[in-house]
Amino acid sequence: MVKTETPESRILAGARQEFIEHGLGGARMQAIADRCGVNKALLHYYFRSKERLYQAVLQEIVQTMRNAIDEQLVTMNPGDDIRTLLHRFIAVYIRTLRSNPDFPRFMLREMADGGTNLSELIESVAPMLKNIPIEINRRLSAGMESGRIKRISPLHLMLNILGMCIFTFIARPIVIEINKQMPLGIEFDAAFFDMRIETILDMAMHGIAADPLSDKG
Amino acid sequence: MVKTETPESRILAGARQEFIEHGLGGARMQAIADRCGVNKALLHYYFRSKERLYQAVLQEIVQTMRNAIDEQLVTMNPGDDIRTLLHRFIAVYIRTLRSNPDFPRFMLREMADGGTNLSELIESVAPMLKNIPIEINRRLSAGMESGRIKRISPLHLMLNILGMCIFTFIARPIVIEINKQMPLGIEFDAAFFDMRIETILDMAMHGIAADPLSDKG
DNA sequence: GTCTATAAGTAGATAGAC
DNA sequence: GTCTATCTACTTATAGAC
Repeated sequence: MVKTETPESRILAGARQEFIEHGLGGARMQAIADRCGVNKALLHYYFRSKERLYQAVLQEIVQTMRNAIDEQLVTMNPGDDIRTLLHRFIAVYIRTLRSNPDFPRFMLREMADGGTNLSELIESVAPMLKNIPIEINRRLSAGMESGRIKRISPLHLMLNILGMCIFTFIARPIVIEINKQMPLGIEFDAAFFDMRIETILDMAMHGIAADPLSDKG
Repeated sequence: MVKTETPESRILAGARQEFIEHGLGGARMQAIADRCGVNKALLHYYFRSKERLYQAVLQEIVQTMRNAIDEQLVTMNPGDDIRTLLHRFIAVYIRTLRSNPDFPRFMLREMADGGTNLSELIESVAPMLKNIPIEINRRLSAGMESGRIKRISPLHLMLNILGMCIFTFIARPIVIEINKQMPLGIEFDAAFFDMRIETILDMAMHGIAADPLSDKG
């Protein structure tokens, strides 16, 4: 297919940007039309209404996210140990979100709006939220039996790991704002995200290891 | 003061709810009026415009947050060790956000909207974002010198700790949604938040301790 | 201070020419 | 398929009675 610049695709691209920046309620059909240099009436010709256009954008993002996850998950091996599993889990999260920066913003907005479409978004990342944690929990249980892993609530562990991963992207505008108020020289480049993966993995592994340390310090 | 139910306060309360649920753009003046059982025109009588009403709500929330933080910070002692400092930092975050659940939602929405008022919100939590991290960094540096604490980027450590704390509240609607799709029996009660503080502190402490462990496993 | 009625403006959506 | 012009509904804001 040589003709990738169909009116539909241009409209979808413009709509995605507008919806990201202003949300469903705040987005303006006129603004979307202006972004892609077409007439406002054409938006209604291709997509019946604003609501349907939003749904189309959402579907596209969900599909992209799902594909990215599936692509990463084939590298999972049932025989992997807990460290390898956690490393993959964290890397999938960081890399996928990094490649799809629209996704966190849509999630944020949907959550702030009360999450009418939240259910659909969650289903799109369900493989990450279910299959992998199940595998991780299996290793955790085995490790707890043998005493090499401390007793820890899987829910809290998941909240901790997901929090460290996702907050990386949520904090982006905050960190940029802080950088303005007191410069720290922070760059959101490849090295930063690789370091993020290593740091999170390291903290998670030490957090679950059975306790050979003194707690006083 | 016996009369706490002034029209202003009732309008502010109703407006806060409406703005939380629908954001500045999505909120409706009529809906705010209905919430507090007053006439729509009265909103403009007390607060000149929708924009000013929103600013008033934001100011109120920022002030509440600032007071809550200041109240907690007086318990900080310059002589405290790193563990005590981290514990206070985490506890302040969890407890303050728990007592002010409106704050995370406003933060979420402001971030999603690109953060026009983000600067103001960040300034309101500046004491937590500056003073305490400075103290923590001082202890970290000392610990690294003596070899009891591993070399770790303070930025990444802060992202990890803040992520674990804040994600607790961000994930709330997600966890509730997941609980519907596959019941896990999760309750956001006092015990849960206390456990959260302990888990996060434990993971942070083990994450920064110098490495006496084998990484294989 | 609080209400009713209405003005002024803007949004999404459509009709119809080309 | 793409445009211009317009309709209808809704929203903020105000004027003015009480």
